[in-house]
Order: sequence, then structure tokens, then C-alpha cells
Amino acid sequence: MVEELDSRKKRILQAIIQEHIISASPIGSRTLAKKYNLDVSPATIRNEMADLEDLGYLEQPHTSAGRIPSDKGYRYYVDQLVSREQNQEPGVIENIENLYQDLQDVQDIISGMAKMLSNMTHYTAMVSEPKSQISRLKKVEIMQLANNSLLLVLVTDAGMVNNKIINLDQNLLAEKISYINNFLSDKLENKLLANLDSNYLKKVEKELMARLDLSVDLFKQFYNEFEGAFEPGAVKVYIGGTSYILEQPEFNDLKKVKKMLKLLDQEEMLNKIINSISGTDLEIKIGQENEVEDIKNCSLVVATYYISNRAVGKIGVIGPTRMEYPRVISSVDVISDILGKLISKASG
Amino acid sequence: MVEELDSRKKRILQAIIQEHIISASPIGSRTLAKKYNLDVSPATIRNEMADLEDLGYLEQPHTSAGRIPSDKGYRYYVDQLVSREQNQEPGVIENIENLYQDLQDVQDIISGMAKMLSNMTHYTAMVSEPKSQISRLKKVEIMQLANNSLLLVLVTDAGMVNNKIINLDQNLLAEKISYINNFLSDKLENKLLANLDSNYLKKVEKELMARLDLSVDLFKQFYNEFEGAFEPGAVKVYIGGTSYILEQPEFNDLKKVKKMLKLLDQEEMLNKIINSISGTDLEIKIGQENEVEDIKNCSLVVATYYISNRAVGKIGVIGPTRMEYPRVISSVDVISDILGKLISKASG
DNA sequence: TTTAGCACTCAACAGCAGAGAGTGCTAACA
DNA sequence: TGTTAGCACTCTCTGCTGTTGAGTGCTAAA
Repeated sequence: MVEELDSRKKRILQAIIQEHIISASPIGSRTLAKKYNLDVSPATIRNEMADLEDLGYLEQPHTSAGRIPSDKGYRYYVDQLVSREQNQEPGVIENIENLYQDLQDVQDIISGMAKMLSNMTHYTAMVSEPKSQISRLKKVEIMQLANNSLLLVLVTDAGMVNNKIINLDQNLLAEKISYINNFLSDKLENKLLANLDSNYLKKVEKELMARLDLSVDLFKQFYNEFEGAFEPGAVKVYIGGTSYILEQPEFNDLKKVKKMLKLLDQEEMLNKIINSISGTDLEIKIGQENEVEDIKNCSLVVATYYISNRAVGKIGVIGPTRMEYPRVISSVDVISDILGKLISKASG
Repeated sequence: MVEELDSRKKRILQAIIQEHIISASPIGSRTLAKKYNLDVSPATIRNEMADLEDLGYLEQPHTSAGRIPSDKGYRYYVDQLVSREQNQEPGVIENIENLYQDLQDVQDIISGMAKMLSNMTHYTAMVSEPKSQISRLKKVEIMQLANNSLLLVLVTDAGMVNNKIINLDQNLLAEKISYINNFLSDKLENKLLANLDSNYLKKVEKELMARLDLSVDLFKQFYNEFEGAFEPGAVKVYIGGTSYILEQPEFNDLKKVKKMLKLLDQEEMLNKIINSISGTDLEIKIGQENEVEDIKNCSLVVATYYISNRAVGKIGVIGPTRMEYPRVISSVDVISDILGKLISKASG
């Protein structure tokens, strides 16, 4: 399906895509001949363009218009014509790292990076929280706030902090709390979150109840919260720069904007989108390649970020298929790197 | 400036506003005579409309168009022609309360209520976090995560939980941590946050250092975090239903939509907007009455919510001046009530 | 004071012509 | 055989025009 194109066809395809990325409108043979010194006449270019259209790399909105790239055309461009080398100016990475190095809070880092990425690319950025399933529980502790009110604090080794206020219908003595904390530390800390499923929790609960001589009801709520805190589906997605999509000419239609914004309002949808990317490295989904119906006219550039060499989350950008791929790719690359480093550092 | 209008003028003004809220376009005399049985001919209505325009309650987009209400017109409508009685169907309040009563987390309650409000009104809703200045610190505790890494947990009596991971360049023994916790509890808990300013904190720090025989540097970062956590300006604003503004015909212009979305993207701006409302009860700002320049073509309906009889935060709605005031007013009223109750209960 | 009648205004819309950009095809050329 | 100039053709876009319709303000009569 992916033919090898001769070098002139490659040059022409590349030129059309680059020009289209800038102008957002169909490109004609004359424009191409003038702006890119291809050393052939417009007529020749026209022939080549007709060929490229037959092969599926280009499309024609109507008979007397120029050509625009098809999804297949962009795919070829991204795979064959864009060098994936880091072409960020030197120093940028250090600057960003320095700028954010004081942040200790993982949530702050994530939303900061989402903003940074959307600023750099001028597209909408999204970042998923570090996946908890492959993290370990680093700390569990309950503390007493008032007579019947406890605060449950959970910290993962990825630095994610989770806390819940729990109201009990019964008072709890300080010694018991301290006993519970020791017990829970022993049973739960340093375990993989994936292993802390309801079965295991129920067992721990039973044992604890037996030792404490307390009613089971007392801790029912506690375990509900606990279970909920690290559900696999509960990955939060941060987005930044929603308003950038309005700058894209392909969203000049109010209906499209509306659809898009509704989409980005729904957290489940973002989850679905960002989790539909299976690749372990930087991955690009162009138009129809996307699984989620509503973004089949968009492109995604998503990278995985790592904490101590384990893949834990995704960071990426969503924009029109007519996207500045080279720039976006390098930005996503850089930012995903920095994000991993910052979180690693913050979670010590 | 606010003349007393005779009853026929009132009826006509009310009819025009109600009709305009539905149709979003200028209202003519014939339409009015047909749809509302005012028992006078269109010609008479025209005369009255000319009067109302002279008085500033109506405007005419161009000579041969109908009239639309001015800001002053809406103001009169809201003040004199809308009954502020709760006209929510009975049971709605109970239903919502039941729906959300399981939520223990204050942040969840707030964002849930923002969503609920935007769903009910079909405008964009915003809620500010409980103001910390008038809250008391209920609990302060540090816990050890790893050798050089601590977690600082702060809980206010409004139920807001704040936590920060702190990395030290020095190890800290468990006894010291326990000593510090006791010390901090003693010095900080149950104090008004407003009183925990940097002066006071510095004093506490000094005393603690002296007793512990530790270097001052060790806790520098700690106090930075601590100070930052409850800054007066740091009130977070939750918004919900951003995409609803796109449904309003007055935002048919892409430029306007863009401006609006950019505005709502900026947290400082939301802060400025919601804090520009000074009233203690339900307050309405119509168009030009708004202080923030960029929303002078919008209206705000904002209520204050209370926790144990103290005003702590604002909840409201932003939409076009052509807003369904009666419905919005009653929704904001109801939701602000429920919000206060839910938080009170959760932070019980 | 109210109302019918009427001339007037203005935005919105449809229809149309012309310009401009771009194509595909053909025939000539190197 | 590949390349190019020329040309007729197509289609969108823009601006102009006339028409329509909703609505007004004024006047004069009831």
C-alpha cells in the first residue's frame, strides 16, 4: 500500500504539505513552481500532482481547485519526509527545567507542562496523570481531624497524593488510630497498586477488624474510598490551551467548534482519546486513523513519559490534521522528557 | 434616574424583554400586540415604545427594526418585574442533595455543583473555593515519606485539604518529626488563617529552630509552601459548562467566542470577575455594570454561600445580558444553598 | 387619547456578472 | 519519451443590484 515515490514526487508532496500547513488552502501548480525551485514547469507539476492524487496522497476539493494532502499524504510525510531529530534550540530544555524545578507537587507539574506544551505548539495539550496500576503505594496514613472525622492520606511512589475526609459514626481512640496506621503500613505500603484490589483489601479489613474488635460497618466507607482512589479507569486528564483550536481556520465553522469544545469538556472522552494511543514511544494518529469517531478530522501527537524507566503516562497535543508536525513532534518529545524528569525529582 | 413607569409601560417593557429572551431578536409592535393581549393597537404600542426608548429602557439597532432592551431595561426588569420567590418545583432541592450527599471531598462537591448549575441554567457556571481567610486551620501534620522527603498536610475547618511534598537536603529522625508535629499543632491549629501571616510564621519557625537545634535553612522551603498554601489571592475558581456559551446567538461571531474562551481560560480573570461582586446575598450585574472590561456585554448572577453562617465563597453564572433571569436567579439561589449545606456536612 | 393609513427606511436575500485561480488536454519541442 | 506552452473549461468568490418584508414615525380622523 505504501509505494516508494520517486524523488521528484517526494519533493512535490513535501512542498504541497508544507505550503498547505502555512496557508490552510488548496495549493496550485503555479504557486508551487514559483515558491519552491523545483526546476520544472507548472504543467509538469500538474502531471505529477494528478499521479499523486491517483495514488491517494492528495485530494481535490473541486475540479478547479488546487490539491490538499490526504491523511495518507500526511502519513507519508510524517513517516518519510520529516526528520525526527531534536531540532529544538539548545538551552530550551534547560530553561524549562529551571523554570519548573521548584515545583514539588506532581499535579502542579502536570498542569504546568500541559500549559507549556500548548503554549509552545499553539494547539490544545493533554496530559494523563501517572498511571497508578504500575506504581507502588508509598505511604498510607489516617489522621484524626475531629471526634468522628478522619483524613485518609495515600501517596504513591510516583508522587501522587490522594486524600479523603471520612466521617465515621463512632469515635476512635488515638491508640487505635496509631495501631491501625502501623497495621496498614505493614500490609499495604510498598505494594503494587494493581495488587491492592478489593479481594486483598477485604482480607486486610477482616484481619484488622478481628484484631481491633470493631464493627465491620465502621470501616465500610473507608474501604470504599480506598478502592475508589486508585481505580484503573480513574486516570485524570489535564488539558491546556483549549482556546487555541479556535485559531485554526478548519474550525471557522461554529458547529465544529461547538462539537470540539463539548468533546474536550468530557473527561471520559479525553481518557478514551489519550488511552487509544497504544504505542510506547512517540506516536502520531492522523485523521481517520483515530479510533474515536469525533476526532477523525484531527491529528494527535502523543508521547509516553517515564518515571525511573517505567512508562507511566501520556502527554500529547490535539489539532487539525493540517498540523505543523515537525515542530509539534519535537515539542512533545522535549516536554515529555522534561515531565518525566521533573516528576522523578519531585517524588524523590 | 429610575422613573416610576405607568402600568401599561411596565407591561410592554416586560413583554418585550420576555419575548426578546426567547427570540434573541428585536421585537416589533405588531408581534407584541399579537402575542400578548395588551388590548391596544400596534400604533399605541409604538408610541409607548418610543417613550420607553427616550427613557433609556429600550434601544433600536437601526431605524426600521424593532426594539431590544437596554441594560437599564434589564435592570428595571430584574428589580421590579421579576418575583424573587423560589419557583423551583418542590423536591428538586431534596433530589440534588440526595444525589450528592455521599460526596465527602469538598473539591468534588464544588466542581459537582458547578456542573449541576451549568446543566440547570445552560450557562457557564463558576464557583470559588471557600475563602480561607476566615477559616481556621483544623489540622497540620507532616509525615515522612522517605529519608529526605516529607508530606505536609493542612486541613481547614471548611474541609479544604492541602498537601505538599517537601524534599529536604537532610535526614530527619522520627522523634524530631513527632516533636515538630506537636509543636506545630500547638502553635497553629485552631488559628484563623488570616492571622497566620509570614510574620507569625517566622516567629514560630525561629522558636522551633531554637528548640530543635536545627539549621534554619532546613525549613525555609517548608515555610514557603506553608505561606503559599493560604494566600488570600489564591482562591481557586471552578467552572463548568464552558461550551454552553456557544449556544447563545450573541456569540455567533467567532471573534467573540474566542475572546470569551480566552477569558475563561485565565484563572486570574475568573478570580477578578467573581470577586468584583461585593454583595452578600444574591447579586446581579448586567452588561455595563460589570467592572471587568471584557464582560461588559454579559450578565452575572452570583450568590454567596455560607458555612455555619459565615460567608465563605461565591457561586454564579455568566451569560449574555439577554439571560433568562427568573430561572437563573432561582437556580443560583437553590444551588448556593445546597452547596453550603453539603460542605457544612462534609467538613462536619 | 387611540387608531388606521401611509410613506419611508433598512437589513437580508437572491440572482447575476466578472474576475481569478486552477485544471486537464493537446500539440509541439528537445 | 519526457517536458512545456497554449488554451478552453470549470468552479469559487466577490461585489453589485433589485426586491422583499418587517418595522417605524407621522398625520389625520375617530
